[in-house]
Parts: sequence; structure tokens; C-alpha cells
Amino acid sequence: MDEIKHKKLLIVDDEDELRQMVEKILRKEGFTRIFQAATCAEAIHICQTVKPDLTILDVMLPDGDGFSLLSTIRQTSDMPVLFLTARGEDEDRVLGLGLGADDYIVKPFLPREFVLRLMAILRRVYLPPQPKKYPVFQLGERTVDLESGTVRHGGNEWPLTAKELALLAKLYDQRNRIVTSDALCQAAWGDDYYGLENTLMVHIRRIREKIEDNPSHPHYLLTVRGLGYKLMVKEEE
Amino acid sequence: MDEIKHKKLLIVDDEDELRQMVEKILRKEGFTRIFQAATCAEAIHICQTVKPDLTILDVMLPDGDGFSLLSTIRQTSDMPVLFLTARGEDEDRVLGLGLGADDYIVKPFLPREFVLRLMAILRRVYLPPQPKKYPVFQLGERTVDLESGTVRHGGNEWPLTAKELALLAKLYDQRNRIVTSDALCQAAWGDDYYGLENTLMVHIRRIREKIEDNPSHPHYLLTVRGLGYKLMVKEEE
DNA sequence: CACTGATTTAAGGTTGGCGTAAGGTTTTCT
DNA sequence: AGAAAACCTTACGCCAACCTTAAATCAGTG
Repeated sequence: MDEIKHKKLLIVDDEDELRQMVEKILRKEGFTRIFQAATCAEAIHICQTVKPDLTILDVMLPDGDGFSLLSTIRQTSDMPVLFLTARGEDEDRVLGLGLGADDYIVKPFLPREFVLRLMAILRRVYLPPQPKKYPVFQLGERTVDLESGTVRHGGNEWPLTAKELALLAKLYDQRNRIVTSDALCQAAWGDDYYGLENTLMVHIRRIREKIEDNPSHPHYLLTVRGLGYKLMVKEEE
Repeated sequence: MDEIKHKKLLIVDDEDELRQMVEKILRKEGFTRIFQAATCAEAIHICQTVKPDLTILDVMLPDGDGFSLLSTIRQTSDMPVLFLTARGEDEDRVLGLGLGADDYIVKPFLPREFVLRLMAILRRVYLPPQPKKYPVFQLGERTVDLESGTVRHGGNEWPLTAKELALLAKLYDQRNRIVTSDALCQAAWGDDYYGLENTLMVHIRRIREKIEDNPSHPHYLLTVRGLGYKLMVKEEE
């Protein structure tokens, strides 16, 4: 699925405890290929052998500093580098970014923030932006992103399944119009499908659970009894 | 009918394995007419003979590159083209899209994503959104939208039911003319209906409650005693 | 091959659109 | 004027269409 999670990550830091903590955070997040180094020498060795896809680099190291290590790395690779720096060392960050680091994060950090920044880098580098086929649109408070297949609301984010996506895409194509149940079935299953008509209802229900405040009293995905459904979208300029 | 699945697809790639994999994915998805080419020469030949509806094109080919092939194709056809490109070749994508490619996908790709994008292109090109059959029209203060099945007035919005829609659509088709009760019944119930003639009146009443200021003294949906009804619509330029 | 999540099936509950009916009003005809 | 015909209005009950939930099945993955 998420190929980002299969990227090779290298953690370079002299504190055992911190390395372990970072590794634990990352494993929990789903990353599987994590390497550690405590010194510059070790780090260079690992870079040459396993060729990590991203390096997390502490500024302070026993046998040199992170910046010179970065320079060394940069001679042979343009892999992204995320700096770890102690609080208040503002110059460090400027210097690091100037040398070609991709981001920095201040210790102590929140695991969630750390992961988010790291993922952002990986995505930026390894999943270049792609042309959008479907726009992002609002349903009241909620943001529906058909391209990425998610519904966001507040801090939360619900993924949409394949069928939900197919149905919502069809409904969005015909937004503010009545879409017959037949048309919806066709969009999701093709013309040669003979399942129960109930199946569609169940999927509609699931979609409503993600896009409606109260799925039983929908405001956006409405039933048109005897005909089908309609998705009411307010278009703004 | 899902016409999309009967479109002719051409896969151009020099790696046998990848071609086979793509074909397998597409067949599983329900596509039946899939052609393969390993070289530019082959591809051009197939384009001329079978005239595919969409081409999946690798950027790197043994006897030329995908871009020049695209140019050649574009001289005689505007069929949609989906590029395959290796990771990180950002310029490729820009160049490809600039030359008239419809989308690109980075190898290695997820089967699901690949199919979704391909379907998106086919839908966009071969199933253009149908034009509105019914315009939105005004009845005094009220706005009637037969496509979405609603009547708006001020901030409020009343939904129309299936029967109401059928009748209003018929009345609108024959707007400013008399429509016989028979014709209306036929539009709403088909030829073989033997209910009370009162039923039609009840539905007319319900429509009036949604489109008239005073349903008992209609201004727009008028009774023509002995014949039927007529919908008076002022057409504006 | 067991596990996970997505999808379909199944079964029972709910409801809103629709048709019916009954009484009222307006128009037309004699 | 009185009667008949055409149409209006209101209310009520039914049942197909729809909803809801849970359990079974399927499909992909390590």
C-alpha cells in the first residue's frame, strides 16, 4: 500500500536512548526499515552500504558535527536529511538548511509532529505532486478530497474505500442533480452486475457516516424516493 | 452499458514483464481489448491498424523515446495517452504533459491507483458530462430546477417528488400550451394506468403548494376546464 | 493460512409518497 | 333556479421503497 513506509531510514545520534525512542516512534508508524548510527564514521558506512532514503541527523556528534557529515553525504547523494537540534540553537538551523538539509526539528519534540514533518519530506521527494482529476470540495464543515480519497473534519480524517470513492465521484460528477440508482450501480460495478439493490443502500449509508453530521438525517447526500440520490454541493467562487 | 470497458487499449513498453502485469491488471478490471507493443515501430503500426482508444506509454523505449512517439501519434490522432515514468524524472512529467499527455504515473505504481487514473481519463474523454436537459426556470419569485428536483424561494428549498417531477417536466416541455389530462397521466404513469382521475388533481394540488404563492388561486399552473392544465412560463432573453 | 479490512448478503424495522375517498366549490347547462 | 358536471380540498391508510444493523463472505497481505 503505502510505499513511503518501505523507505529506508537512518538515525544518526550518539544518545542510545533517543535513537531507540525515535525508532520506536517510527516502527509504530509503520516504517520497517530503520537503521541506526552513533557516530559519523558509522553513519558514512551505513550510507555507503544500505543507501538509506532519508537520514535523521543530530547536530552534535562525538566525532564531528552533523553539518560536516551532511557535506560528506551530499558529495555522493542528494537524499533528504532531517536535522535534530537542541532548543535555541537558531544558527544551527540556518546553517543546516543552507547546507542542503530538508527540515529540522527541535528537541524535545512531539512524536506526532516529528512523524508529520518526516512524512512531508518523504512525500515531497518521492511522490511528486500529480495533476488533480477531481477537485477538493466542501460539504459544510467537512472537506472531501476525491483525489486522495479522504474526508477531513476538524483534526480527523476518514479514508474512503474504493466503492465509496466510485459512488461519490459519480455523485460529484452529477452534483446537484438526481442520479438514478441504476447510474450509481453502473458507476461502481459496471453494467453486468446482479447483486441486491440493497448493496447500494449500504454503501450510501457508509458514505453518509463519513460526510454527514447525522447520517440518519442527511443534509448533503439526499434520497430521492423512487428515483435515486443527489449530492447537494454549494459551489463558491 | 459500461462502454468504457470495451475501449481498445495499447500498452507500449519494452519490458515484457511489465506489459504482462499491466495487461493482467486491466483484464481483471474487465477490459477485453488490450494490445501490446515493445517498440516505437510496433506501436505506430498498431496505432495505424487497430486505432486504439487509449495508449499507455513508457518514457524509455529501445528505438526512441515516448515523447517523440507521442508527437508522431499526435500528428494523426488525439487519443488520450497515459505516461509511465521512472521515479524522480520530474522533467519527464512536465515535458510529457506539455506535449499533450493526459496523465502520467510513476513506476512502481499501485494497481488500484493505476486503474483509477486510467478510468478517470477514459471517463473524461469518452463520457463527457451530459448537457442539461432542463434549464432552471423562474416562476415569479420562485426558481424551479428540474435537474435537482427542487423549488427555491428566498432561503428555503422544497424538494419535488418523483411524480411531481414527471408532471412538471411534461408541463414544462409543453409550456405555455394546454396539456391534456390524458397526456399528463401518460407522462407520469404510462399508457396502462387505470386509477381515479382524481389522482392527477391531487398531484396538481401538491405541485401548486410548492410553486404558487396561493395554491387555491394559481398564477402559473392553470386549469383549463374540460381540457387539462397549462404551465405559464415567461421566457427571458 | 490466519488476519485485516472491504464488500455483500440477510433480515427486520421504518416511513413518506401515493392513491383513495368523501365532502366542498365553482362552472355550465337546462 | 336547480341540477349536473368538472374540479378542488383535506385527510387517512397502505405498502413499496428505503433504512439499519449485524453477520457472512471475499480479497488482499504478511
